[in-house]
Amino acid sequence: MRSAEFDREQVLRSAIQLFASKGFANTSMQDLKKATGLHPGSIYCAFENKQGLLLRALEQYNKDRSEEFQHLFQQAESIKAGLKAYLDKTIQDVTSAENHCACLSLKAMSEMSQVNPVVEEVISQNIAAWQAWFVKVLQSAMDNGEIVSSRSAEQRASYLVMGISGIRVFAQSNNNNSTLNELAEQL
Amino acid sequence: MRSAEFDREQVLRSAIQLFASKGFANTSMQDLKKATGLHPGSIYCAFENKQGLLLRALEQYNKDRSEEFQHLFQQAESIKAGLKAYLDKTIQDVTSAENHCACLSLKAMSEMSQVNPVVEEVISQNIAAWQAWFVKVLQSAMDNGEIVSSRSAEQRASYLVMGISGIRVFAQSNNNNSTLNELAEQL
DNA sequence: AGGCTTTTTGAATGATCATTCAAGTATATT
DNA sequence: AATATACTTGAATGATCATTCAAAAAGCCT
Repeated sequence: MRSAEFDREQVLRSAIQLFASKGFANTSMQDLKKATGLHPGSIYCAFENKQGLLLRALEQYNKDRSEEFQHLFQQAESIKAGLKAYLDKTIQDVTSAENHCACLSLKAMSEMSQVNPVVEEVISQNIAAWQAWFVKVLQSAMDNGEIVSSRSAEQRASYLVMGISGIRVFAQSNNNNSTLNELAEQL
Repeated sequence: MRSAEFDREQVLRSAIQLFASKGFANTSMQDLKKATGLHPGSIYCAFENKQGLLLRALEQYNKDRSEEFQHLFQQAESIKAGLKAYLDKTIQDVTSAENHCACLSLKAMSEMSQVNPVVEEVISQNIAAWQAWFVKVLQSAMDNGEIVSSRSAEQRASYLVMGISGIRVFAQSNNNNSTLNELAEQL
């Protein structure tokens, strides 16, 4: 048996970058070949087809974001500080001139909603997982009294997910650093 | 001179529906032919090309939304009541089972950002206009004392646009009526 | 070392796409 | 009524797309 020559994570991260910036439909196999270095046949051998590659990319993306999330909150001095760091990172993500980095989950959801139920379902689960990370940290902050609120951790987490999604969308049309910071502050 | 046989607004509204639900790239000229009743040649005669049709559709969409906005606030008893009615309408929009109506501006922005600067610029202007409508009503509410706030009308309008965008995105993955209503409430 | 299995290669395939075009047709103006 | 002008028709065009495939190459196991 022969083993694959390429680094799977590296290929997936190239695909993530491409899909997140150009979208799924606007990314051709030629683009993917150029970005990953894999010939079309290899991509089909490893991921079945273009949609399969997207599904694996979404999986990898969620895994990367999860690790980033845990790391951010582990090294923060408090939950509140962690939340602030998370929002700062998001804004940095969105305003960085070279990158203009979009969230793959949100971008793909916008494209696949009402078009591709299979992918849509996977993304819904990813976003639900994202929200669950917030629930976890919020709940622990409410348990130890750092945060006092009449709303449940679930409610506050929904609001955060909504707000961060809103900021990412908002930044696409109005990429003004101070406005974005005020929005994050207000969240 | 011969005059056009079709109703321009009706054609544009069909295009709006199609572009908003399937996206631009995933909408083929055949889809457009089926939905509008116009043969490809007629579409090219009237709108130059597919992108031209999108630009006109975006124009029409903004006009329609503007009229809807003005009408909603005219018949509301107060600015606050108008805002509440607007949020209710948005949630109804997003949760209605048959329709699942997306906002063309937001959907197209997500698709065109970093891909098509011409269209991107037009959408940015549309969203800025949308925000300006909010500034106007918020400013008048702050002038007559109905709303008291330490933040400017511009800041509050940004926050509304961000929040409504966020709700629309959020609804794509979690279409739960009570959750969405809580989010709107909290805004 | 040899054979089994999988990956890699890259050209070929067929479908679908936006767009064009020439011929036909209807309306407005004179 | 005649003419000019612009719209409609729908097949044709060429490009691009995702996908397939057969041959070649390479790692793994006995």
